[in-house]
Amino acid sequence: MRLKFKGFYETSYNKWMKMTAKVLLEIRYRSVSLCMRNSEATKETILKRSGILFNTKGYKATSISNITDATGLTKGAIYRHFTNKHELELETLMHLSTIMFEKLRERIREKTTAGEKLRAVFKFFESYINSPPVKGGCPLMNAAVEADDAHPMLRKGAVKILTTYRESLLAILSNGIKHKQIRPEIDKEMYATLFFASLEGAIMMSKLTGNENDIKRTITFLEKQLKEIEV
Amino acid sequence: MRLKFKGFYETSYNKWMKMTAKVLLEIRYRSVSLCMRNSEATKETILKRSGILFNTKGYKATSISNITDATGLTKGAIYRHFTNKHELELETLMHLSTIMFEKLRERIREKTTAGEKLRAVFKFFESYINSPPVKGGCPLMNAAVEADDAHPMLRKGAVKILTTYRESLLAILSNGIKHKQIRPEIDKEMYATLFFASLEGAIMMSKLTGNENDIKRTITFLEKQLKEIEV
DNA sequence: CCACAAAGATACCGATTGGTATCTTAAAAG
DNA sequence: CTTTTAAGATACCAATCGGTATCTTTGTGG
Repeated sequence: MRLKFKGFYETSYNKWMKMTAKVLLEIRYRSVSLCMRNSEATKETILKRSGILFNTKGYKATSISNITDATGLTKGAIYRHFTNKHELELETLMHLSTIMFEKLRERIREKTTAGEKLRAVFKFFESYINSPPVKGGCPLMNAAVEADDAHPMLRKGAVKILTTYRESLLAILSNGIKHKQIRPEIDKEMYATLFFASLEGAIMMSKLTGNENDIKRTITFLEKQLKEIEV
Repeated sequence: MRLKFKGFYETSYNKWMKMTAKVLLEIRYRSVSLCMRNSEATKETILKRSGILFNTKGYKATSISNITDATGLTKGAIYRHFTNKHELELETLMHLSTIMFEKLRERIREKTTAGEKLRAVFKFFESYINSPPVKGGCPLMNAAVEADDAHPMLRKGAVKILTTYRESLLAILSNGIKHKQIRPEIDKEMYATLFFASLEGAIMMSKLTGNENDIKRTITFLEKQLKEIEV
């Protein structure tokens, strides 16, 4: 299991890096020996194409043949990089989330206050509908819904992603309180949950119906709510 | 396509009934001729068992063989009642949602004010985690996430369910305004969306992590929010 | 009691699934 | 150049998929 993605805000980012330090080290050692037919690059393309397929069609609904068609590679090539389909699914989920977190990180880095950062998070979720960062909706929600007891690895990965989201939001709120931008008496956990839950639910609704109404209404509400907890 | 389920609140219930009146009539005519080995009953058991399987394992992940195992019936029996798997999937989704709406209806019928009815809806979603009305989480969310462009029928069914949820919530709010229980100046559509989106997102989170924190926090917030729009 | 028709069981179909053993190719090292 | 070894292609596997044609069973009306 490869865990190299990071949260989208400083505190959780550091925690994440620390948590996966030894895994990253292991990866570095392995990639020192440059491969013959750039192995790392083909693995990247497999993950990229699989990401689109898994996130749009679903994990179970996407076959290895679908991936060979999409990549132009053969089964032999794919099974050299991943021991089985479950591992490919998990690594793809982590890859998708890495992309998501990086794009989110880009958006909030330039913002200076906690309020602005949170508003940027809201806008990021709004972009899911018209110009999605990754095709097929939220990778976390897709994995969470599909991962049952028969897919313990995928489920574990989804939990890790959710934790990272939550901790990143909490970090923004805590930092906002520290810098007198957010009221200190608020229930941070509640707001982190509210923000994430309503955004996830809203993109599910907007994606299903095919219009932006639900996500826009939700963001309108959240922005109003945010104003009330800003000092 | 069989559409016999109803919303959980009066106005939308009536609208629903009117909308599907002719379909219901057709069903009644068909069921007049009593079958030999109670056909309607076996269809009911197929839908019941399929409901559990589709909603826990997923639609694609559940095979006809899984259903024959669960029901004790054979493929011949199943394909006599449903022309293909897609139809079985759609009818099962509608069946699941009918159960959901009926249970919701039971809970809110006894309540007298709009506020109490909405609080009952919140509590209903809370019960998803510890004593779920149907196994496997919210049927709508499961179908919405799995239904892509390759499953247009399932998607259409999911849209219909979402519409029914939304209209039921709107009906409660409208009725609350009419009876001076809810402030008339509120944006009803926004609150209907907010309630449903945050509850759906929260049960996804709570189901994934396996604890009630997220759904409880969300309901705490929604109840506080509800108090602010009650007169 | 018998004939009829619907409900359900059985046996099969081609296609596809995830997975693997084996072979070929290509690039780096000496 | 040759050797070596990892990357990728090929060919195959048993199992399972959704679906169907055909047969048997069962309850009902005449």
